[in-house]
Amino acid sequence: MQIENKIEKINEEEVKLEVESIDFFVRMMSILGLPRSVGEIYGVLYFAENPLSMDEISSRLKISMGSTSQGLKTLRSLKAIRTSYVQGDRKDHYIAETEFRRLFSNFIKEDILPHLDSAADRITSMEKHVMANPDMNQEFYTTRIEKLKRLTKAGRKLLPALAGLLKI
Amino acid sequence: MQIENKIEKINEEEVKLEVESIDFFVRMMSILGLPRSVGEIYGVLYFAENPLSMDEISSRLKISMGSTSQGLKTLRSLKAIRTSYVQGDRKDHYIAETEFRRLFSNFIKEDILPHLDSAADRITSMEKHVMANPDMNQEFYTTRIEKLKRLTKAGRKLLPALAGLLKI
DNA sequence: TGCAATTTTCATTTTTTTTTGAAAACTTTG
DNA sequence: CAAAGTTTTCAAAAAAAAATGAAAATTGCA
Repeated sequence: MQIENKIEKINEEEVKLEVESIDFFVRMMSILGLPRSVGEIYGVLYFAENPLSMDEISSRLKISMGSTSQGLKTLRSLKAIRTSYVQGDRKDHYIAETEFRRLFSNFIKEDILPHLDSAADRITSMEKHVMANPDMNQEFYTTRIEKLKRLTKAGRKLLPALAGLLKI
Repeated sequence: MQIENKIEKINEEEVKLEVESIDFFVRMMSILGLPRSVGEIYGVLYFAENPLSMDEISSRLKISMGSTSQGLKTLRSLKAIRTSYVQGDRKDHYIAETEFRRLFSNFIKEDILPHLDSAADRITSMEKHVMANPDMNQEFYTTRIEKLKRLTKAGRKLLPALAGLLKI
């Protein structure tokens, strides 16, 4: 086999692998409620042997620079990627962070816990409404409110611990 | 205070509580990626002292019967609500299931695990692409694929166990 | 410092998701 | 078993989310 053919063959398989990777991460990210483009970008970076610049990513995926920039921003804030300096190129270059444990932990901290905080406020004002009227069926309502408290408390404890259990 | 005024006062607080409840569950369900109407319906049922019929739900929320029917279907499939027979009324009536543990467990089984199954298939075909060409940088690629395997394996174990940890 | 390259922002467009509403399909009971 | 009541379905409309692309901002180098 000629050298050129060999290289062609490698690239062919690498492209197929990249497609699978993109597909994989698009699904995974969509479980977490993240947009398609975020999954696509991470999918490309995950099997990239070298750091990629924004326009390499955007042209491989055929998505706009705007989307790419947004997606990279999201991934950066989750610490799912990091930048890497490439000599002689003034563009930023990106590498996938492959420790899923940290990725999860950041996702929970950033995208889930804030909701639980606002949930706590809501529960407080539910209690006020029940207390404001002693003629209401106190037992029924306080029992239900207690359940919500336990739920959010458990969530707040359990979810951050979850990342720690991920032995990845 | 007159009896009527007393009743009015109770209703006033109950309505406020209901509003908080709806808001609470709309947020919670949206974390799980469920549509607004599903959260609203569950929010109404959670603090309802008596079983409610579909049209009571739909008129309290001012949403269409179509949405209500769809939302109830979703909640039923998650076993987040159950029907209850009400004497002398031919409509179906609904009650909120308040064991969040089971609700979660069903959500994971129904909405998460299927994704992990298809992820496993995808990993299998990634492996084929790498093996198909021994000239690729085997170490790099197999390491990354191993990580994905561990991730999905951990997810498949951890997530169902998660519901068990919820002492609610 | 000034200029070209690169990245970000954001109003607009496109796509996707959710809701509506009316027709179809059930169900109960007189 | 028919007719009224109830629920479901699903095409179309509305709303929400995401992507585009061009202008603005930032950056790094000569």
